[in-house]
Amino acid sequence: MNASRTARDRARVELTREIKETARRQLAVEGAQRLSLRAVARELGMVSSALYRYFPSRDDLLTQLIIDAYDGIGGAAEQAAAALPADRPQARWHAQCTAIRAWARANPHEFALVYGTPVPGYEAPEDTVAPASRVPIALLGTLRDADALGLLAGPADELPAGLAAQAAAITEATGVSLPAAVTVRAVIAWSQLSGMISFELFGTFAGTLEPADAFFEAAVARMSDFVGLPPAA
Amino acid sequence: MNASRTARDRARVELTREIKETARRQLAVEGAQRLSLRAVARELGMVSSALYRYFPSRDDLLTQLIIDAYDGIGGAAEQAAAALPADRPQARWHAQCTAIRAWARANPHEFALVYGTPVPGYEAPEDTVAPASRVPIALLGTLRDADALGLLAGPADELPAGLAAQAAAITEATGVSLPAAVTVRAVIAWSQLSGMISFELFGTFAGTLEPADAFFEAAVARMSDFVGLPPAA
DNA sequence: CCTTTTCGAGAGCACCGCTCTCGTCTGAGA
DNA sequence: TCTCAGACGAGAGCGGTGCTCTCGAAAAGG
Repeated sequence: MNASRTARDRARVELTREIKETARRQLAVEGAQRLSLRAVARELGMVSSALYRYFPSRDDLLTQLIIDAYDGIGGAAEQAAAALPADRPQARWHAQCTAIRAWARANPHEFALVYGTPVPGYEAPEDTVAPASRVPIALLGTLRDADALGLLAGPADELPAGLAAQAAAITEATGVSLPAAVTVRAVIAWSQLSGMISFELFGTFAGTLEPADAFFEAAVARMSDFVGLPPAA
Repeated sequence: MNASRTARDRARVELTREIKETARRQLAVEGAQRLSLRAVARELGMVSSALYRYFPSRDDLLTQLIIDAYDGIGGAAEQAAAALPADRPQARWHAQCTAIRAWARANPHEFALVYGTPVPGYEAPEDTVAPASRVPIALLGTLRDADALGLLAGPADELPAGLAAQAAAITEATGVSLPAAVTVRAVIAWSQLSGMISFELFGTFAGTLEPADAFFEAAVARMSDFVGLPPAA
């Protein structure tokens, strides 16, 4: 029952890993669009058809990279939060947003893979749902911890019934319990964060907000207020 | 000096238009990634090499479609604003945001073309800058008109010098004069809008905020407050 | 009328994802 | 220990892509 019993098994695991790593390197350099199975095979000294013993299609290989990207950016957000105490929620919020942006800037093509235009024929398999949730859960978690400590100024937004129900569904799906109005504002902030990073990475700010550091700092501070966190100590 | 003197000239203009139109139709159906010169040529009953008499490359054809997309979404924002009086800035803001989202939902691939992942080797030519500015200028214009009527509660955000300078540069580039803090908040709202629409179109909300109408309404209202507009009459 | 320019067609190059076949080699059961 | 099914890599090939080059026809302009 060993994880790698025979030589063949070990070789298979090893090669699968190498293929993924080579693909990730090519993705980082060229972008998802130009990621080519043949090029990966060439770099590994094999013929392209041999790759199909390990990944049934290019989309499948891409799915693996998407999962890795979600885990990467989600892990960055989680680590940033864990490095700070729960009673400093504003600092946590700031650290998370900064870590997410830093990860995106360090891995722009991976960011584009998960938050940019989806690949045309591609449909997200079930396996991507959990990794994809890590970032929003991390953000919501910071707010929940702040709320538990009485550090969250809950906004008094009136929500229509439908939206309140959707917020409750999010609470259920994420397991992070928050007032509906806070959940909605948190999702707004999350999409703001993603939009801002997209603008920065995809060149929408070209010629105006470059570098975007000061703008990003300001936006994070505003969003921190927006979701009801207390000002920085 | 007539615009179309000879038969050849007329045919050229006509064919150029037809190629663009066919390409736009394919883009709408298949997405930019799958837009194929050969397929366009096939649909027009010509051979692929003949297209190169009209567009030097696929990227050039794509650039034309990008400009059209910018004009389409920018025009939608402008028309929505023009349909309402300047003394109802909140209604204008709401109408603009709604029009932008509606356009994006009606033309998802075009939206992805301009606000999604950029094409790898692609570099935005100068001709795209002006059309690309129409949306932010329309949004800023609503705030400027409100400000001129004394209807804007200017936020008292403290901005670092560098960011204030960038905001001033935006004012200069767009020709829309606003306090720096408002400009910054407007750009935050703009990126929020784009991020939210991306989430909706690209499937990030799948299974939670679908349909996103109520959420969108709430977000637009929050952003309206955020940029300093008075509540709806 | 004759020359220059423009145009469409066709062949071709290098690439792509993917499929199929065919020897080879491995490893598990008899 | 031997055998045979299954896993494997190589290779050829299919249909597709963007793009280049050449060639003959047609139009425009002198």
